Amino acid sequence: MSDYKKIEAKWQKKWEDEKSFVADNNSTKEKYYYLVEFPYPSGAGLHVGHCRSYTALDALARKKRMNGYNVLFPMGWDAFGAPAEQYAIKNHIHPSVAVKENIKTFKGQVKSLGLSIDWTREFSTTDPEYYKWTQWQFLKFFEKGMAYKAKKNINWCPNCKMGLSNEDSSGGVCERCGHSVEQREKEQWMLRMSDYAEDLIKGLDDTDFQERIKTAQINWIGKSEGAEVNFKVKETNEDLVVYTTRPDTLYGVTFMVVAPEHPIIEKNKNIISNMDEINSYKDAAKNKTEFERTQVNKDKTGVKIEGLTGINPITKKEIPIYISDYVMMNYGTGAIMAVPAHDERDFEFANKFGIDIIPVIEQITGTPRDDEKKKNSIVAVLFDEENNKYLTINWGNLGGRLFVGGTRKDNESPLECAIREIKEETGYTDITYMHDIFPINHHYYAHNKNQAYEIESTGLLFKLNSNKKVEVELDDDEKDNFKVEWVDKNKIEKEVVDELHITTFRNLLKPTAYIADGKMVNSDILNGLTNKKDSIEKMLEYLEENNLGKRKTNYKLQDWIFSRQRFWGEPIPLVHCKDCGWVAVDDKDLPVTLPEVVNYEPTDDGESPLAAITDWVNTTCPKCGNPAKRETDTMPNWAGSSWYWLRYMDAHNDKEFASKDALKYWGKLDFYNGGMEHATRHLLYARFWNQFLYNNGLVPNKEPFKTRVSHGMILGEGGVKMSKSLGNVINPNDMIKEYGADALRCYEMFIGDYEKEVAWSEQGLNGCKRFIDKIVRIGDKLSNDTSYTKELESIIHKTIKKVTEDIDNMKFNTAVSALMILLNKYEEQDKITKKDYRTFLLLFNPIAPHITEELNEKYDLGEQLCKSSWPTYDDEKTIDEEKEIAVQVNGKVRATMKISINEDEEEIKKKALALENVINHTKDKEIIKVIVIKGKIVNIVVK
RNA sequence: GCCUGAGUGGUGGAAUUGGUAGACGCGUUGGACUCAAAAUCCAAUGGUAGCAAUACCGUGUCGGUUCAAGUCCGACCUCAGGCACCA
Repeated sequence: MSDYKKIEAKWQKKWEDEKSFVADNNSTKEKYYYLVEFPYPSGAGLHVGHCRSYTALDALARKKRMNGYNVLFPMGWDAFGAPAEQYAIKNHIHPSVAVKENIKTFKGQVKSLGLSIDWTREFSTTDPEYYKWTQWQFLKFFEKGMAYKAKKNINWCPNCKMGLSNEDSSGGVCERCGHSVEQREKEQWMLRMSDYAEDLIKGLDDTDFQERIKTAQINWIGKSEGAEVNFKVKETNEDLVVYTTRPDTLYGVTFMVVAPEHPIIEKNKNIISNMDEINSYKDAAKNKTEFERTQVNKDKTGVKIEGLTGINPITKKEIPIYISDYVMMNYGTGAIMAVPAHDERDFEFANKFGIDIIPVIEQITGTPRDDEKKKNSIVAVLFDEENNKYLTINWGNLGGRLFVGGTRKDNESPLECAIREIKEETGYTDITYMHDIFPINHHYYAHNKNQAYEIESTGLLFKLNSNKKVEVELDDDEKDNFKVEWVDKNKIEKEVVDELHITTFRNLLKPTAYIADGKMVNSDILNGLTNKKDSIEKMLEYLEENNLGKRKTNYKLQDWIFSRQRFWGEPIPLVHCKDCGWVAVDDKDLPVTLPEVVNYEPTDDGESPLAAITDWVNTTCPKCGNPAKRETDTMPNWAGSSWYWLRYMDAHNDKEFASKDALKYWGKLDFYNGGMEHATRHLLYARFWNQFLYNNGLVPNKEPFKTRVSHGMILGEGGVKMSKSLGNVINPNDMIKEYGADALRCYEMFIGDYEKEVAWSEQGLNGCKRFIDKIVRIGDKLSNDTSYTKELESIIHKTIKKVTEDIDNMKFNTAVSALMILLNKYEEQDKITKKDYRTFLLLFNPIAPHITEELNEKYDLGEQLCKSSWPTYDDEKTIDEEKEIAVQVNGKVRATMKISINEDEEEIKKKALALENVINHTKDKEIIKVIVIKGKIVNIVVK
């Protein structure tokens, strides 16, 4: 509707002219700082997904202003990095030109939404005035020894011709283009982010991030507490240190594994007798990508190192050493002690290579009691392959369905015992032993004997060969006690409830390592302990006392690879001098700007395009003045976004990245919205960067963000992802043209739970336009009254309360719904007052700012809404005098009735029992009790 | 495999934290207005049976706690996201 277009343009201009949303750095009001992650101004333009979070934060910001806060709600552009560069290469435009164009389009689109952004603080990360300070801050890292250059095996995308961080190459494919990633060795600038691992975990306590974001970060940092244990190599007497989180299982170590790259191999190549075999394994491992190597479901491979023998420091036992690629050189010490009984991977490896498995933890079932008698016993499962059934004994009331079980006689092995019991109880004799499982420590109480037992039970699996049977000799009364039955797996899972028997059955079918708590066995000093924590603690103390190892915490978080061999990034402001090494560019010479070049495409050899520009590369050493060369790598695109929220506080300061006063006044970012995909990357980098600045006295807060929220994605109609190839991409511009910005905003807020993904529906959008049309039409009903219409007073107060709370809690969908309900009530009236109408417009203003301002002005209802105060409500007026409540009989609703607020319980009871349909359901029955929950429900219990 | 979430009509989604399940919107059906269409307005709309009053069933599945369960507990299934040979 062109009317709406005109209205929108009018108000957008007015806000700009009147500087309505320019934040004041010198205000005495309380501050509040909202931010949406700044966008890449890509050529594709604005997406309806952008509109969702922009509108949401805009609504919050607008409401907060009406609540009397000094609100900062800025926006800028994250225009460095691969996306902008790829776009530029594709369209054969210089990145800086392309970026300028894209920003213009993008900004126009964003503006048409009518956001209350303070555009005076706008900047792009590609502005030299901005990246001057990115470079300046990088030099602080460099100064403090936090940046270093290292040869790194990096993830290389041959398609983008670019090195990628681990974060950018998860799953073994390039985040950007989907091409699979190769390994390449490169000298790279690194930031010591791993030094901050602990602080990054601890700092989360000072934030209000959603739990899912906190967990994602904690997982990513990957803290694990354990120990380094000094194993010895028998032949050379050197230490082979391993890292383990389970020192409690040390007695169960039956072999060791080192990573293929482990230096012990090269060091001892003269005494290792199978170096050829080992070298070819190493080569094979090297050629595998990180992704292939870290595939979980891959078969275990490895080679035994002939000529080196490990010695367990606790048991002094000699054990073999293997190399295998399931051990990583870059984590822990690159060597592990293997405990196949209690680690899945070691279990798999041991089974494949035929290595001993020694259990040191017994699974416990049942409940331990005092004064237990000890017994050894077996549980035998007999499998009939032909019919896919298992042999069970149905004891009926005496114990339900069980397998064959029994107590071992003196000197009887578990196998002998099992064969005997099967024969005695069921008669089957033609059976073959398959395998057994680790003993289980079971506790039970025999009521008939009035005695508690602790048994060590071995589970054994047999296969039935034929139905050959011997006669079972049973007493008459025994015969009636149980039935021998063949049943299938489903029935067993349902009917076998005895913990020992069902656990045995499951373990027999799927033998695995046992990793949970249990009773320590075969472990000398630990024997008898039943708690993992205690066992670990005891072993740690022992190791430390005897100098055999020490406590150690490890993190998965690696240092941040900070170089890119690309053109379109902030140049790393360092110079390499033959005599002085790496030297920082003087502050006065910042920014180091990008040269004007013709060819900005990346090179095949992986060098930055900058390296070819000799004029730019050749410079003088800032320290000694001799000829020197500039670093030609640039920063990753994460750099510019690692501190940008600080710049908004004082966006055009050319003396500092932001003044101390501004940093202090705006403080922490109160409310930060961004995609879930940035929960572990951008958000960690930004927190790390900020913590570093804080530790060096450059910012006043250690944690930069208070609250972090993520919006759900908007999918195409039908719930599929919007994509160009499917042709279901919705262009917000078209929607604004057709339905108006307010309708689009309203719909995106009404569409569903803000945090969940949701399917787009144009009909839904149309519904919101109808709602707005209705608001306009209802202006005809305006009377000159200046107080609330009496009939509407209660619902207006309720709606103010609801909308206030809902917007504060980001429950925009129910806020809009409450306004729809209120409008429906207005429609039922012949006339509504100016106050009725203005209150409605105020409440709807954060979501639909243009039309509400227009109507407010048209009917001369008062001051501009964005300059007015948020409406208040009277709690007393939100309480109903009369209420309809349900009357249940035995929990089923049989009638409803109206009660007034002060009616007492007896009266309500009486009224309820007199209701016709209640009588129908209570007559001929005894009324046991009547439950009255005031103002809610009556439930009559009858028999 | 582990860690988060989440499963409610034809559909997007509500449900005061244990108290009338399906608010509000969309769609659908019928009606009004109109020469007609659009727009607008009115009515109905979880399923089954019934003219109706009403009854039974119904929030992924199975079980439990409770006067009362979408909501709490236990087991499982499915989907989405994150992590993943990290010792």
